[in-house]
Amino acid sequence: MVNGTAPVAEKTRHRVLKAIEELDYTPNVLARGLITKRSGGIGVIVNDLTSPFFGSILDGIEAEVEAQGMHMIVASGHADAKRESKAIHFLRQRLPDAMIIQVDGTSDPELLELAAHKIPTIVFGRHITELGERCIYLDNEQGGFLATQHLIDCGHSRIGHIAGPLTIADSRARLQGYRRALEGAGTPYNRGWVIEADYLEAGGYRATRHLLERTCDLSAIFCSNDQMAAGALQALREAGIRVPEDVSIIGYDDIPLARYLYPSLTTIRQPLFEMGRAVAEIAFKALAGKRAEVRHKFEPELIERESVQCPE
Amino acid sequence: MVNGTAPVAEKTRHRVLKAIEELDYTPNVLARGLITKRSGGIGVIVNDLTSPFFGSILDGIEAEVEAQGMHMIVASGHADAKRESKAIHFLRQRLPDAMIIQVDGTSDPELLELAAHKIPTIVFGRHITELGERCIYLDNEQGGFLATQHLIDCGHSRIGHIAGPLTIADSRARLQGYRRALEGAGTPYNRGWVIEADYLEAGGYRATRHLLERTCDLSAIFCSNDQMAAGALQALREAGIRVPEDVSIIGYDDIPLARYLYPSLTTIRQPLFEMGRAVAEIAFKALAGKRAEVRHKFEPELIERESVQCPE
DNA sequence: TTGTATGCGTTATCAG
DNA sequence: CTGATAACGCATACAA
Repeated sequence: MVNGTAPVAEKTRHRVLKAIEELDYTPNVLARGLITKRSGGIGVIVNDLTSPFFGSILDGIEAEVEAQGMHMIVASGHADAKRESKAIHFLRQRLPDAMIIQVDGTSDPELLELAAHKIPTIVFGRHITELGERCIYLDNEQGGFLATQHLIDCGHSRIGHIAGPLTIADSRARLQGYRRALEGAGTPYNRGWVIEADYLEAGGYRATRHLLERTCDLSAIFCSNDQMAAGALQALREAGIRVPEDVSIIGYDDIPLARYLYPSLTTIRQPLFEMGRAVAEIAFKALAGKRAEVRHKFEPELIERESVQCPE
Repeated sequence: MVNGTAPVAEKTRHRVLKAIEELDYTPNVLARGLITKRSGGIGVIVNDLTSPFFGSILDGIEAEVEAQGMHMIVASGHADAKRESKAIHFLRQRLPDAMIIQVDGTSDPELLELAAHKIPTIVFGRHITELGERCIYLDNEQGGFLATQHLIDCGHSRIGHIAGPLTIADSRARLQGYRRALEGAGTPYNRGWVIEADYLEAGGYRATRHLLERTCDLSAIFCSNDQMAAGALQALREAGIRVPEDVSIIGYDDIPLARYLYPSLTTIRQPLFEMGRAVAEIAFKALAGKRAEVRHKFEPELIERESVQCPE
């Protein structure tokens, strides 16, 4: 009756409502969930809660979830298979109405199996054909290509790349896009121009210093995210190398701070917030047994600022 | 028996374990929670999941929680009384083993009432005397003082302040520290030197422009967080004002990106990660009925980098 | 040592 | 339209 299941007479209705008020009674979610197999929350798992990258995504998801009067419970998986698995099971046990999961250590088949259960499961940041509309992702290969091609269009040819951890699919895709652009321009892939780092500022800083030791003829560097680009900027500054006069830098993500770096960072924008909203919308529609009318594949976009210019 | 409650014969033990394996049986947390009033999770609520500030805190909490083999479920309250209350109740309903809450819209008495229930509740970022050891906080007034005093020690006297939203206690405390330092130096408080913003980069940028329109004789600005300082740096740069030669800037928080700004940001460090760890430790000890041997009041610390120098 | 009954707080079902 | 009762999946206490 509290949930409008049964039709009630006005009189009894009032009596009950009054009693509820007096005892400030709160329905026990656990007991209720035992029957309905529902908890009224959306489970969300992402690699890490700290970075501005996932921050924007969570923001988008939260906006939509809150608009629906629901809540999200989030956990982090740290791109590690074991931790992801624990986090996923922890969340599943709480019977969320739907799950949104962004992981890197978990394989496609495992994800497929998860999605096969009753709880609607949406995958963020991966394209799994069998999942159809239940995933949302961005073309990172194209993003890497876009970034590198922009440098090429500006007249650069000796272009380095600071990659993210190559255990992460996004990192590999961006690297792949970098190679495609380079090869399209007739520049063979040069191993010495590429270095792997960790998506953190300090990592980008160290990687840049290593790159500088290895070779000093680079005229541009494509960093696989903005945080590493911030580190690169700093390393170049300390080395007395001017950006963008001597070396151009391009980042990836367009985090809020990107435009406040010096020089302001040219970068590849991913519509993280919008993607967060969209994935939540898919979840809610799936919950209602409907298909969501949203985009599933998003396109990266070049944001031109001041850290790139023609060589010389 | 699964939880080691009863002594069992080896034989049956094996039989059960095998069955568990075969049916890949997972205990139903809800049914179990119905009895034990426990869920194996730590509920965490913070203002917002996006900012690097709360990111560091969550990182610290997570480190400790994970070390204990538990999980955390986090929700955000956005410094808004209504949203905070909803988030808190949402989490409480799930019967977390303990709760860590950082809020701004909720009053001390309300918090006290929450803490009076069975679920151990620890308050982050506020000093509530009645809660005793159940809270952990930092002296923001002292931090504001430290920042301003550093500028004064460098020889500045015309010092502006970009405050955070004054609805937030931390913002008010930092402003208070600013006033104390100024008055200690014999400089009367000047309303025109202070402006309220929103803790975001863009807000700091706009605030700085307003400040510049109002008066052009400021030789230093104390920003209530690093993100606003980043905006200030950009606004000054665009106005052709050199930092630190013409105007000194000091921030607050020491977010990871602070040292990668240009010029690298002098700021007030708060041991956010350590505080996160500590608050989680208090929670676990409270769970075990013990007191935690940790610090409850943390001290802000000046981090000198390049954005401050003597005037002239 | 093992099996069995009872209760946790709901929702759902089925007579009344 | 109402009231009583079973069932959800587990822990606990007690009897076998």
